[in-house]
Amino acid sequence: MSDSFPPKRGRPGYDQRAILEIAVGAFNEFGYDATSMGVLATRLTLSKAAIYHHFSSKDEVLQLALDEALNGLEGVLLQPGALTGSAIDRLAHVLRGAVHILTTRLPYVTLLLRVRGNTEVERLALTRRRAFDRAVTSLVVEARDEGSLRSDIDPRVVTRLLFGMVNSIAEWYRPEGPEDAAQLADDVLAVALDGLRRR
Amino acid sequence: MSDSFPPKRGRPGYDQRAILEIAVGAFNEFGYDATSMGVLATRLTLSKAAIYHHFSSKDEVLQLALDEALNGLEGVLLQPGALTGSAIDRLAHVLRGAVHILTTRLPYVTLLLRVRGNTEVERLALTRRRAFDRAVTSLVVEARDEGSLRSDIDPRVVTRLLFGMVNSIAEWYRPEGPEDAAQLADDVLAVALDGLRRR
DNA sequence: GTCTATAATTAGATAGAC
DNA sequence: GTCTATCTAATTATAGAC
Repeated sequence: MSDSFPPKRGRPGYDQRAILEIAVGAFNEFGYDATSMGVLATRLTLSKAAIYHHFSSKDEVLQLALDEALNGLEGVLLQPGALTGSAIDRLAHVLRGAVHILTTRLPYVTLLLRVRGNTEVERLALTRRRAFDRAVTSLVVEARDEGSLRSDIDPRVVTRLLFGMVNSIAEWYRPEGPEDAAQLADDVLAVALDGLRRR
Repeated sequence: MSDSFPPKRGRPGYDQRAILEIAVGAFNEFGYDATSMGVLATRLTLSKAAIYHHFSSKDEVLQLALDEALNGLEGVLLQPGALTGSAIDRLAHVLRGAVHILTTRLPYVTLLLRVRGNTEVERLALTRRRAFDRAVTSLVVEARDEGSLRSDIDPRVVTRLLFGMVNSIAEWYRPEGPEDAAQLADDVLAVALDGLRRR
């Protein structure tokens, strides 16, 4: 930390990361398209031009935000728990990991889940997201083949319903709230694997 | 049908309903905010001004579309199957009904699920949607109290995970596709009530 | 029911000073 | 790192003719 202060001359100011965080918050509140660089500047108590000092375009702000979410999800697939053991255990690990990324990088994943593919940046993000989905579908197929999962429902439908549950967490989970993230992951797995009916 | 032809003078043209359908399709493809009246006019092979003959504003187009979805969902709560019988049966009826509305009014419900509350029209729609959610939460609580559902998971979390599964159907269900809508409702109930694990 | 033309506003982005 | 001022293009919406 020999030269940690030189950039601290004059006004404090923002770095790229700090702007990204506030921008993603606004994108999630109003929607990416409905969030103009003008209101973004107002939120930052900054001029529009100052934002362009940190990002080359509105598109690039979105790009970096989506990377944050996708890198996290793809990372889960590379963890040891996702690579070794029975298929049902690997599937459970990935679902828990997805819930973990969702809750720890909530604004970024929320943004990712709302992307529709309007621009090249959005289409690339959708491609990476679909690849993640396919990896999980493979795990569902494996778990069914090893006899761990029921075989009367199409694996793609199963995967989609699983992600439906997991991804919907982004709509209502709040870090300050009563729900513990690990408990939430347990609940998702309990409902998904054993169902809601009392036995 | 004594006077069904007088409006058919001159060019065929659109009525409000036909424009609404195409508009909702565009809103879902690009997002409401990203869909300008200009591209809407292009889709309709119509001028922008012609659209304003049928709707007073872009906002009103959204309003009518959201009503279509909300009226359908609220209607499910009024059906006999939602009002009589055990709580678990009423809950199952409402979930099936929600899947039915989702699949039969797919574009309208899809649009509803993406509304964020930017305008007064959107906020009113969110209020009605939350009221529907609360009604289902009540059914979950009743079903738990009558001993039909497990009691170790918070009813609000249960409701949200249920809606997570149901609503996610809008992301991938296509009427032309292989999935039958009634079969799909069965699958949702099977996963939700009995779980995925093989017994 | 639709058109062309246009008003009024706002969008994303840049220039150049400090 | 931030500012004011400004550009160009696109936006929602309207006026008035056919």
